Amino acid sequence: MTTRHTRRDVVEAAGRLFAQKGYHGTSMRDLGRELGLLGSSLYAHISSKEDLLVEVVDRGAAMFQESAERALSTPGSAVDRLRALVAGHVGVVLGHMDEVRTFLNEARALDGGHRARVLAARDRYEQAFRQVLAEGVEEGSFRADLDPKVSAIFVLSILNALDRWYRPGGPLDADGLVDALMEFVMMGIGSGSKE
Amino acid sequence: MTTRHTRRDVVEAAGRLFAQKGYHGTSMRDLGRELGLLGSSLYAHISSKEDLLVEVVDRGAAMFQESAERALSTPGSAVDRLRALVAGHVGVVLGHMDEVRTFLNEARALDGGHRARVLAARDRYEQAFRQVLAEGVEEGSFRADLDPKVSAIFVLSILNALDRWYRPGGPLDADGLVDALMEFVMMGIGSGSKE
DNA sequence: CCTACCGATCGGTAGG
DNA sequence: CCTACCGATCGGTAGG
Repeated sequence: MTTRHTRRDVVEAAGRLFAQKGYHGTSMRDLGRELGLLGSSLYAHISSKEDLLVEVVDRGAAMFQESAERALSTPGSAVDRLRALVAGHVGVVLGHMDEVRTFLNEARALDGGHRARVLAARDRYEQAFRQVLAEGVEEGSFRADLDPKVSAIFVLSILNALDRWYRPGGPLDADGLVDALMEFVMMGIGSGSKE
Repeated sequence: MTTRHTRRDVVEAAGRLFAQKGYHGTSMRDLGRELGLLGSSLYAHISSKEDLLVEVVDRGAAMFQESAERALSTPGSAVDRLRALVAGHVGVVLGHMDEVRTFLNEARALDGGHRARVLAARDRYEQAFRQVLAEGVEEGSFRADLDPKVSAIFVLSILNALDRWYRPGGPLDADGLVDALMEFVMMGIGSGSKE
């Protein structure tokens, strides 16, 4: 029984294709084919291709935002909150890879106003990391000479690259990934023999 | 005196636009406008749009390849070679940002054969990092329980994100950036007070 | 490097 | 959701 599609189906399929081939690399006819209908039929559900991108990207932004809020309200030390941020990020990436990839890579296809909103959302998210890093410095858990701004960027660089290599079902499960990330971020790779 | 353009000019301008708007987001007419001529006139210098992408991407691949080879032949400890890899990477990114961004982000627009070559080039480059990390473990400079494979990915994640945020002329110069990268990678952010 | 095109494909609409 | 389109733009060519 070939059910009819909902607007949600269309947005989801759009996320899949935008993540895979990019916004400009995806035609409305491609998207129709993905759902088993004609490109022109999509306009019964949505009003423009760019609206579709805005919606996918907004979903990605919202997920990271919620994850950060939850992590920031975690009680305990700054290390605990950093772990919560990292675990939350991993959860978002693994659970919604298409929206995440579109959010991270396709914002440049948006017009000025929408693009500015995405950049603002990314800034707020980065701010959460900066805050926790600064707390950890005061607390004594992180190195006193840390630059929270640069360190936040480095941590986020690792997190934002996850979609490029991590595949569920591989040797590393989600918990192992969080552990590996925290270990790397907290201790680095050095043996400490020269300090 | 409006000089005539060379094939190199066209490839360079293509790199600029592909990096900025993506391969599918750049039309041959866009590229012509960038150089002050018509889209159709470009075909006096090149034979197809995809050839242009292949050439830009190959340049990026070659630069990373050369940088890795130079770094691997650096005498001294594995830490010295890691620093050479990082400094070389920073040099490539700062010196050839357009090719780098196109190499990193636009490979998916290539057809199967060309895309496979790019992935192979990235693998070889990652291999250089893995090798140095493994050497450092044996040498005792890096933690004995290190997974060189995962650690190489983490280090490269930070390096490959540089083009997303680093701007020359900012508070951090190239040498300072290399120092910050090495410090983060070697020691992490933890104070070590709990180990 | 321009003029003058070509067929194909694009996002999108009217009407059912 | 399909039929039947629309004008605009796409990558690319012939000929100069």
